[in-house]
Amino acid sequence: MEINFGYVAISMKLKEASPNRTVTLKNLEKVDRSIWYSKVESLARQNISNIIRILRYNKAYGIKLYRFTSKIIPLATHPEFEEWDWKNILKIDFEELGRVVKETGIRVSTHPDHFVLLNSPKKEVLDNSIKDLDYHCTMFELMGLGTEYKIVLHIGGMYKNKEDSIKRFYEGFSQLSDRIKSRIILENDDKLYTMEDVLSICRTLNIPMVLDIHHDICNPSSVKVKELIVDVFNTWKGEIFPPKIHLSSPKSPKEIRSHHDYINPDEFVAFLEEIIGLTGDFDVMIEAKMKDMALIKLMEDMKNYDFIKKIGDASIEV
DNA sequence: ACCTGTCAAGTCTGG
DNA sequence: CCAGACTTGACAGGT
Repeated sequence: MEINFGYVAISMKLKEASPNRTVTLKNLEKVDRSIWYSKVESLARQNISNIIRILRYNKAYGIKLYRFTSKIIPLATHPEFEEWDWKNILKIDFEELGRVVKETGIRVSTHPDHFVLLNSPKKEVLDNSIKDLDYHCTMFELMGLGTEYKIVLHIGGMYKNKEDSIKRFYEGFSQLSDRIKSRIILENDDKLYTMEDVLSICRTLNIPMVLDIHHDICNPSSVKVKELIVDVFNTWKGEIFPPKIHLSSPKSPKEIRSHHDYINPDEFVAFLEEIIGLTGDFDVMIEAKMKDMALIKLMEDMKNYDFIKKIGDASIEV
């Protein structure tokens, strides 16, 4: 069984390579309006070219997964920038980025921020969420990447009634265009919607589920991971890429929900021991403050466990 | 060179 | 009902 690893957004090894450079409206308001567009355009270009550097670096280090930041284009979905035609202005840049994605063979994804909520009772929040999803989807399309490149979402808020909120999630989802629907995959969260909840929704909608094993510890399902992992991975049937899980460790016993700088190898190995023999290949997205450094350290730490057959730069065989 | 406050967003809690 | 916490990284401005 082969497992490939990746990390989120920022490389701690590469210097001057932020994929996240931004500007706020408050600061733009201090300068003349005539330079607003050139300012955000310049930052977006820097972000895209830094992402290209990151992808090439990932390839060189054998890192096969990478999550884009949601802030590639500053203020892309801000009402003040509705007139700004970033799709055409940055077309060439995204085409180049897409070529590098294909050339490096890295499985890229996005994870919209926590204000993207398909089950909000507020129409405005839903409308803004759809705009944000359109932005993410459009970037993939400009890169020329097929629907196997996914957008990971949570179910959303609870709003005092889980049943109603899940119903509203279905309603929100049904309002999405097919091009967006075909990229959405869902993840269990650390407070509200458990592995079981999300699995049930994914089965109903016939879309893949990302299992976050740390979230399942914070917000446990009534059934153990071992009992459901096969069903979770079955939601990926027919997909081009293998199932994906998220891996992180708690910052401390008191701050269990916060991410640690690194990954606790004991916890991950315990998970592997539980599911060994039940699944085929899968991918692991590491969510740790030290990003790629955490990944590299985990690979190093894994060398102390005998049952792992082979350890690569960012992959293992069990 | 470092530190603090601000920004952007929506939900939820506590008073 | 409203203020603050939560989350995350970048950045502005002050020391």
